[in-house]
Amino acid sequence: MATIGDVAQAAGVSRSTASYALSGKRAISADVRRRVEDAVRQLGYTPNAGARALATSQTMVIGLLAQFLEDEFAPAMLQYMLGVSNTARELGYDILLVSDADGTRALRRITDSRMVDGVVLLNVAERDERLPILRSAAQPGALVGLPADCTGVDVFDLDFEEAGRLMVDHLHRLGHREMALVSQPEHVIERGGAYVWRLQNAALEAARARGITLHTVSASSHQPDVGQDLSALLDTYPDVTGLLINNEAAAAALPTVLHQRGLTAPSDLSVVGRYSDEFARTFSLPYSSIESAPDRLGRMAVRQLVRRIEGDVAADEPHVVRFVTPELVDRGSTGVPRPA
Amino acid sequence: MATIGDVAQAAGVSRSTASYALSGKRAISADVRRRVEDAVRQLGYTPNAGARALATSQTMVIGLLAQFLEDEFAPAMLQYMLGVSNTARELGYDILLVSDADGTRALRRITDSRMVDGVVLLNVAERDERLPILRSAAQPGALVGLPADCTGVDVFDLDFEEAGRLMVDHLHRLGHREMALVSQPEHVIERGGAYVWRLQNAALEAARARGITLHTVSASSHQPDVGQDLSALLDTYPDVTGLLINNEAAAAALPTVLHQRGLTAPSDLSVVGRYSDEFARTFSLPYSSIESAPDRLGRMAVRQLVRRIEGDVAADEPHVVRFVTPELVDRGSTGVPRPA
DNA sequence: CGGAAGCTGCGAACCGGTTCGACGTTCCCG
DNA sequence: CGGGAACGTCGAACCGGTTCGCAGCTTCCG
Repeated sequence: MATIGDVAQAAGVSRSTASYALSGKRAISADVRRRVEDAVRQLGYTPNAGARALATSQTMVIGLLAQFLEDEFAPAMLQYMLGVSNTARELGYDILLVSDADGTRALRRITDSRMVDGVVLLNVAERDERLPILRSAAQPGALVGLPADCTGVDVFDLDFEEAGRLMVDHLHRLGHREMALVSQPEHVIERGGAYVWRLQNAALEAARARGITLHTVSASSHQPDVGQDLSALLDTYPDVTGLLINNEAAAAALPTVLHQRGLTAPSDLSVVGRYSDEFARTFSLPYSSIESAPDRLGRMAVRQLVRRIEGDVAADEPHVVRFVTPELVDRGSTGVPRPA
Repeated sequence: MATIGDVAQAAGVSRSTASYALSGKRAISADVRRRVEDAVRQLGYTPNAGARALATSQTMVIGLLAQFLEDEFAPAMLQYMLGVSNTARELGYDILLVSDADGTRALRRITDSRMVDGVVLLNVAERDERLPILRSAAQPGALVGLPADCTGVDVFDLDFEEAGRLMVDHLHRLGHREMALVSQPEHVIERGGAYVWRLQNAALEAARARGITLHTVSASSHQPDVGQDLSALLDTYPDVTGLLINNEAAAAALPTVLHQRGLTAPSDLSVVGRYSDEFARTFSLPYSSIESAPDRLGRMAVRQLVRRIEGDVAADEPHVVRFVTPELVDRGSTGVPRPA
């Protein structure tokens, strides 16, 4: 493999001159520059990433911490990963994918060893164990998901409160007076999935303000349990005319459940979910939904992270906490409630 | 950040001694070793990955090339990625995730710059453009998927021929005499998804040998087209009693289609798919299927790749082409055919 | 015509590890 | 008691880049 020394030799200049000719950080005569570039082409020279990282303390790699937890719905996570990965490449960065179950140790490893210039954390919990480590790291970090303490990191998330209100308002406006919200499993909430109760509390609040009934249940994130949970819900609350789904697995399982019971949306039941359009297409979900915008969130996180890495933002510039405003994508699964 | 020089100083030894004490590559007195280890702990020393890579020409990183193509079913790909990622970590390697649309340039970039010690290619096509580049790279490569030319790389794939035969045999044994095989979109086949016709040809051959009828159709990999394709299939071949599905999107869409037509498996129609158990659970697919074993394939690929990286296998040891024997997971969606 | 300024290019140092050869001790054995 | 081997440690070189300071050569101006 050719080194910059080989290039310099072929071009008849010193190593430093070759380096400057390629980086453009100093004035170089047109003649020399051409000779260096020719040598590069001829030798097929590519800089050694390790050597460059050592010299510049920049790896041009971003760490992506994605936890695939037992009760997590994996395909939903993939959307975020791709948003992050694609944006990173556009900005010249590669992605070090960390899917370790033990995110804390992995995070420490990649930051301490300086394998990465910055880190994106997905699936951030209310009190995420990875956060203290990230704060003590030398590299900046961006989160997708809202933790209790946002100091020292840039945070991006969907506005789940607004999402909850939007769901309730939408059905209320159509005339629904009794609905049910399907949340994630208890376990996800206990682990710190704050977005679950952020949406739920706002939805309950909106329901109360409008004087309508909102039942809340949490459903499993696995088959076949989630199907049974949904069935049980419909048995328990037979008067419910509107279903709000904040659980990807439940959304994916719902078509079958409705089918089995001979129900159709929206004539028998109005349904609103919370997932991305991409997700809806992949799972052929015919329900209107709050767009969760994973690609956009991933993109925002990387953009801001790279700004910090490259020092485009003053070190003391306050960290941002930015919420994406939810939008309802109408897929025709909501309508006026069935007559009582 | 502490360097090995700091550690050496704190322990009162030279840099080289500190290095040997930590690597164990030379005998070191117990006293010195203890002092070095104490210093490491006290200073929180972690070796700099770039420096180590430069010195050892080993990065302990494996490149993972995953193409998310337009007409590819993303969740299926995720399974392979996780199999690769988890196995790599177990063996001490990190994963550089490359999801560039232009896999060839990306592959050249990460190999030439020596960011990775080896590469795993997913979703390998019949004549994969990335292969020539991989062969000319200094690092070894492992593939998941069977290309036309396997020289210079280790190859792992499901035995799709056997899978095709297994599907046909299974239904034949139950008494089915007319079936249909749903394949990937034409486009995927043209692009070189050889596994599609590997399965199809073997299935046709088996059908011919047993004197039964097998219709073949290719279906879209997107909603809502795939649903229509499936419907059209059932209209065109009303006497079909068995359905073989070699298309993840079609499998995911089938429950809804059957429901809409008021059909139930296996009483109206026997169905056999080809996807992983994990996939079946995620999408709540109730159909028996040929296990595609993505985690196992990813694991095998990484294992072999690491063996080559670490020189456990002689450089001239022939490359392997290994097929996983397909197994049918019974989910009760097949039975005797309905009366004509 | 002399000196300052502006271009270009070079040499050396540095980033933070690993590894080879050499050196001084200690120990064992003849 | 002397010599060689084994052991433990050190210094220096090296991996392949980047960057700083400096020097030679022009050019320009007074």
